[in-house]
Amino acid sequence: MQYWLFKSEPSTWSWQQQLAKAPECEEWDGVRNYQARNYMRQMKTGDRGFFYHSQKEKAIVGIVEVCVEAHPDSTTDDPRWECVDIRAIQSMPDPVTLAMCKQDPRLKDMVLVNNSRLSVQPVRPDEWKAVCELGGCNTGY
DNA sequence: GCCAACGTTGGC
DNA sequence: GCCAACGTTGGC
Repeated sequence: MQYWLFKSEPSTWSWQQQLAKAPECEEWDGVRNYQARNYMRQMKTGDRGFFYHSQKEKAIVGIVEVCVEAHPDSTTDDPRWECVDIRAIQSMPDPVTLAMCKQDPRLKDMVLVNNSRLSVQPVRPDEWKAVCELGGCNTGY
């Protein structure tokens, strides 16, 4: 199983909206970046991901699960763009802020810390564990 | 609100 | 195929 990170502007699509949909799946659509798309193509059903709020909050606020693997993005006719479907699993008891990630030596290689613009990112198992610990979430891995 | 980083576009 | 110009994103 692989771990990922999904980034969203809360004003566009928030964790609260994702959570309200659970346990239903929701398309993670609108991605128009090749790198992010390629990561989504690698995703398998059951993979886990962090849900990150960019802009004002800058924090990992929840955990999601991939429930439908890559398929055409319904928000465009352009065949280049694909997306996966994800569902909310649980909220982070204590949201893990970007500042906390930057401060933790275990997370110094995290993509979020080094390339904040990539909207879909891989997360290493050790990074996943460290973030879960920071977030007070022991069932996330 | 500013600016740095990054990706994309288009002229050559 | 290179690179300058431009647009977008997101942290500060």
